[in-house]
Amino acid sequence: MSVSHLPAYEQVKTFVKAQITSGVWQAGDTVPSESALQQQFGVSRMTVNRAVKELAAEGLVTRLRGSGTVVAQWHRISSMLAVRDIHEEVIERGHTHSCRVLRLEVVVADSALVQALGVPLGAPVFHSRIVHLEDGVAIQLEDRHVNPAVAPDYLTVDFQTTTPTQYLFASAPLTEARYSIEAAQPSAAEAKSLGIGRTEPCLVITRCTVSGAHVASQARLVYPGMRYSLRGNFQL
Amino acid sequence: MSVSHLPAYEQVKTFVKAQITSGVWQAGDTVPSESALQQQFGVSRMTVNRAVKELAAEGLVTRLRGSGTVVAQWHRISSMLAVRDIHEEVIERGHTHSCRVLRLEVVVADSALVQALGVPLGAPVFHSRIVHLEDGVAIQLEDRHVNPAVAPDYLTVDFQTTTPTQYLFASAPLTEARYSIEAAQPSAAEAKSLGIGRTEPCLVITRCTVSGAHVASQARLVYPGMRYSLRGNFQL
DNA sequence: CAGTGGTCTAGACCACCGA
DNA sequence: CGGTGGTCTAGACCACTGG
Repeated sequence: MSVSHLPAYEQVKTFVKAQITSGVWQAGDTVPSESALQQQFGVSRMTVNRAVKELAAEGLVTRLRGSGTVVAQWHRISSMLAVRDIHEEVIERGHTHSCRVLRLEVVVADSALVQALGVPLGAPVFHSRIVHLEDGVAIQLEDRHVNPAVAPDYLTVDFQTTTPTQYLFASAPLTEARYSIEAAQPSAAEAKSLGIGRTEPCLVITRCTVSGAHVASQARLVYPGMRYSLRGNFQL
Repeated sequence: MSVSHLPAYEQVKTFVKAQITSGVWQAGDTVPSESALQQQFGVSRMTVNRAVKELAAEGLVTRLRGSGTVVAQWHRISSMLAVRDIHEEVIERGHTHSCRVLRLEVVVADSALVQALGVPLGAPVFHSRIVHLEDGVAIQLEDRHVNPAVAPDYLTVDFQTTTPTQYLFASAPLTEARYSIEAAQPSAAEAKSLGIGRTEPCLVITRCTVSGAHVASQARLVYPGMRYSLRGNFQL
C-alpha cells in the first residue's frame, strides 16, 4: 500500500539501498547503469538520474562520467564523521600505520553489553583491544565488542594485516550507526596503553554500528587530545 | 568566459547565494518563486527547481509546498555541526538559558589575531568573554574576537538579551566557516569561569567565521566534558 | 481560488571513458 | 566507437497553502 504511493525516485533509491545493505552489491561493485534501471522500473531516465544522484550525494555510491556507478568503499555519518578505516586514514596522510593487539578474547555479556548489542545476559561476546600507531606514535585506542552473530570468525582474524573496521565492513554491511563525541580523561589502563599521562584529555568517540537486524559492534575510540583533532571547513 | 560555461542550475544557485551572502535577502525573506526565477534566467522550471532544491539540501533556504521559499535562519556546517545560537539550542531542549558577560572590551591585535582575522598588527579588535548557563549550570565559555570592520557596534550590544551569534548573523551574513574539535584541558581562568576543576577535560571547538571578504570573528568555545557531548545518528 | 513547490515524462545534446 | 553519466527542455499533473 504505502510503498506504492512513494515517489518513483524514492522507490529506486530504496531498491539500490537494499541491494547494498543486504550485501548483494558489495563495495566496489558496479551499480546498473541509468538506462538499465530505467527499463527495470519503467520510469524516465531523469527519475533514475535523480535517485542515483541523491545516493551519490549521500556518499553511498560513487559516480564517474563515462565509466559508471560503483558502490562506495565507506559510508559517511552526517558527511563529517566517517565510519572508515583508520588504516586508510593514516595512509592517506602519507604516514605509516601499525598496531598492537592487546586483547582478543571472548567475554561474557554484562548488562551494559546486553543493552548495547542486544544479546542475552551471559552470552559470549568477542572483545578486541588494539592500539593504532601513526609513524610509531599511538593515536587511537580501539576497544571493541563484537556480536558473534554477525562475525563468527572474528577471533581468527590477523589484525596485523586487517583492521577490525575492514573485517566488519566485509562481513556485515553497515546499515546504521549511532555515535557520540565527548572529552574525557582516559582510564589508567587506557593512558598506559596510549603512553600518555592519566590527566591528559582525550577525544572519545563511542560508536554503535548496526547491520540489518543485528547490532554488529560497539566501539570506544580514544584519541589523545594532543595528537588528534577533527577538522572541517564549510563554504556557502 | 568561465562563468558562462557553468551549468545553468549552478548559475541560478550562485545568484541566490550571492543575494543571501551579500545581505540583500535576509534570513526570513522570501526567495522569488520558481516561475519568477525561470523567467529571469530564461531556463526551464526543472532547472530552477534543481538549483533551489540543492540550496534547500545545503540548508541555505527552507521550502514549503504551497507557501514558498524563504532564507533559512541559520546555516549548517557539514550538516552535523551547526553555526547556530546557543540560546536557541538550550531553549529547544526545553531548558532556560542565561549568561554572564565577563569581558567586553577593545584589545590590540597581536600576531595570532593578525593571522586569524586578517587585521593589521596593533589594530583594535573587539573581545568578548561570556559564560552560557543551561538551567543555571555553565555549559559553554565563549571567548570571541570580532573584526570591527564587520560589526562596528559590537561593544554596545546588550548580550543579556542578544547573543553574539545572533548579533553577528544579523550584521554580517555568514559565507564560510572553518572549525576544529579537540579535547583539551581548560586554562586556569577558563576552569574558574566554568566552575570546574583544572584537570577536567573539555571539548574545545575553535571556529572562524567569514563574511564576504572579511573574517568576521574567531571564537573559542569550551564545553565541560562532563556536561556536553556531540551526538549523531546515521541511517542508510 | 490562484500560486506554490513536488514530481514526472520523453525526448535531446554533450563530455567523457574504455575498448 | 558505443555506453556512461551530466545537463537541459517544455510541457504535465498533483498536493498543498493562502486569501
